Amino acid sequence: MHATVDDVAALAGVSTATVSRCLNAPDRVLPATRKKVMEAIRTLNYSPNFGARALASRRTGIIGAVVPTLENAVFAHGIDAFEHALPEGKFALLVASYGYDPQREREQIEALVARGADGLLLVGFDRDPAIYEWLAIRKVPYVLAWACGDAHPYAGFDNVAGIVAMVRLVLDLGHRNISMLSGLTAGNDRARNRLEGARALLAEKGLSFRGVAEVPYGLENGARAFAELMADRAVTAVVCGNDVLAAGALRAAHRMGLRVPEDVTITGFDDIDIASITFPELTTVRVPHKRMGQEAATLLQHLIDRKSGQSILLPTKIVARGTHAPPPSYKNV
Amino acid sequence: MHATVDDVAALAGVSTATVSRCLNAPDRVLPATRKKVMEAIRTLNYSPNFGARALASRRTGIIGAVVPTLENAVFAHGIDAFEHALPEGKFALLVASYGYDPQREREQIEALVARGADGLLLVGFDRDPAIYEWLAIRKVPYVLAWACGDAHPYAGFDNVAGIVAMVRLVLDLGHRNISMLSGLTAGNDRARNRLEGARALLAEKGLSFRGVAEVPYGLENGARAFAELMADRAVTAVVCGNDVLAAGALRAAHRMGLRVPEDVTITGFDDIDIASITFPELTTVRVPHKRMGQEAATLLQHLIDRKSGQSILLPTKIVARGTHAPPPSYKNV
DNA sequence: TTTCGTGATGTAAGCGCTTTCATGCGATTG
DNA sequence: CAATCGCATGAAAGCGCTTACATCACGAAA
Repeated sequence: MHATVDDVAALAGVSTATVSRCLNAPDRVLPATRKKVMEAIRTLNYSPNFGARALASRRTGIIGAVVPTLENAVFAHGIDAFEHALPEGKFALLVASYGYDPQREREQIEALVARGADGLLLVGFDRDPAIYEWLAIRKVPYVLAWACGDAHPYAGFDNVAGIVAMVRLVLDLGHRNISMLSGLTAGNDRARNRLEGARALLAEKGLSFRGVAEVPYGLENGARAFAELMADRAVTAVVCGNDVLAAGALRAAHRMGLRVPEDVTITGFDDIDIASITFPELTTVRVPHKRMGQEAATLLQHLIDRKSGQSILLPTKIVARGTHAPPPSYKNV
Repeated sequence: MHATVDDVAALAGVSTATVSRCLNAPDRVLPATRKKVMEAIRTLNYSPNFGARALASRRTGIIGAVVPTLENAVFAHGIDAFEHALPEGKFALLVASYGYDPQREREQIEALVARGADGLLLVGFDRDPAIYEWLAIRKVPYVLAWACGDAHPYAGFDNVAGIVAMVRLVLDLGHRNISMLSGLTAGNDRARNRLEGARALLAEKGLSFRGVAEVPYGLENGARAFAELMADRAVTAVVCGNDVLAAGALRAAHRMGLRVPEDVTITGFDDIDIASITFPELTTVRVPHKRMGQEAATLLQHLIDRKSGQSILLPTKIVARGTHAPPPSYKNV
């Protein structure tokens, strides 16, 4: 049905090997020959068969990315940057999501590898060791993102450091009755590190959270949990595990007639778009999603090509906008 | 390096054909035989080679999606829904984005097809006819989304109807000095239909826009353009081509000291998350992104399997929230 | 002049799977 | 009881490409 190498070879008057070389290593072919071949390719409207190429070369040029969900802008942006950083034409991106379900993540990883992924981009470190072993056996290189650690190659940032900086800011403002609105921590090291990092810093100061809520990702969940957390009238600051939760909290605060930041301080994490749309704009922790996607792409390519590469730790940064202030004086004990 | 069909066949004491059947059409094999084979597969930790399978079966089980950008939540959500609706294990999703650059879109389409995509999900109708021809020659099925039309199979909605409903609402409120803040319309039928649809309705009423701004996607762009549009003091309503632009406009309004909706009405389009985070919450046009992703997946599978399928038109709906009101009385002429 | 070396090109052997067609066997039918 | 059919299975031919190895021509070195 379609032109094959043989057709091209015949038309160009060369062997199939030469045609193949023209496509994969043009400099190993005399310019004159190459020109003939390229012409034949064009007139036949030839394009190589993917399966055959993959079979023969043991490479697909496909990279898999397995993220919790694309609904979270954090991952959507990271993936977007990752894709842009992949050398055009050389690689394509297979995307799969698992809705924060570890079992499904495993299936997705296996599915992508079964589909011939040359390498994988994964989120965070937390997963069944069996998966890492399996990946090792199959010799599939991978890069972890949105976290850091030394057990595996990664391009990410330190969630603990990020939240610690934020909690320190809140403490420095004078808050002592702080609650945390965290994402679900089960099987999610990012959320867990943020929660535990904050908790550890408080402990260090001889303090602890007034309350802790752990809820699934989502605006409404954040709003609901915030309302519950604020049932404790002593609370003057709510540190949130991500911006969406914080935006939800902010909305709830408005509806409850609480002024932000006069009555209550609310902080986020990630600095996605919505952080600068809320009113007031959200004080949050900036994560270099874009840069991270790029670095992850670079690292993964190194791993695929040269089988080695340096992990990279990116810095996070406090973005102080409008949702933080000292605790209201009327709450001074 | 890895177990192959031959190994499995040998261990199970059957032929390779039987092994293949066990994997691809289990009911064409006696249960007893099947059990033996499955056991062999498990003990050998066998998994079929992707390239070989693709080569022999002329199918990859890979579906390609080519979207303008994943940074736009609209597409991220749609893709997410699309992916979820793909039968697990049977298909995987190859994602590519082109940053609204038609040339790059073409390349991405070709790249995905070259990578063996069995089908494609594309956004909108606007593209070089040569691309459609090329797709037809290659017999690659595709579904267009986020728009509708009868030239091609689609799962989408009517951008004109959506904007018309919104403009009608604004007119009904009494506004006569309306401006439009549109996304770039070049090579983007969604943006163009929204702009032209609105323009046509106004024309029908013997009116026209006070001003029209056409800017790239982005919060800041929306804010800047809004400020320019509002330099015309007569304007009482700004209809935006999408929610991000509207959110930017809203922010600009705050900064300019304009009250929304008392001083100016601002409307969006898409109803993405940010629409309900702004203050006040955005009046916008709801688009069934999730449902659309699902329907697109279903349709594309039909196209791939049975080579036929029905396009589907989904309804849009006005979501009246807090950014619309009658024009301020002090502007009555 | 002869001998190598070098680099371009050709030859042909797979890569691992799917699928068509043939085979054989037990059950059904007249 | 012979003829026929249905079904599970096997044999083997590719699918279209890459690549190790062989070959050949030509110029440099001896």
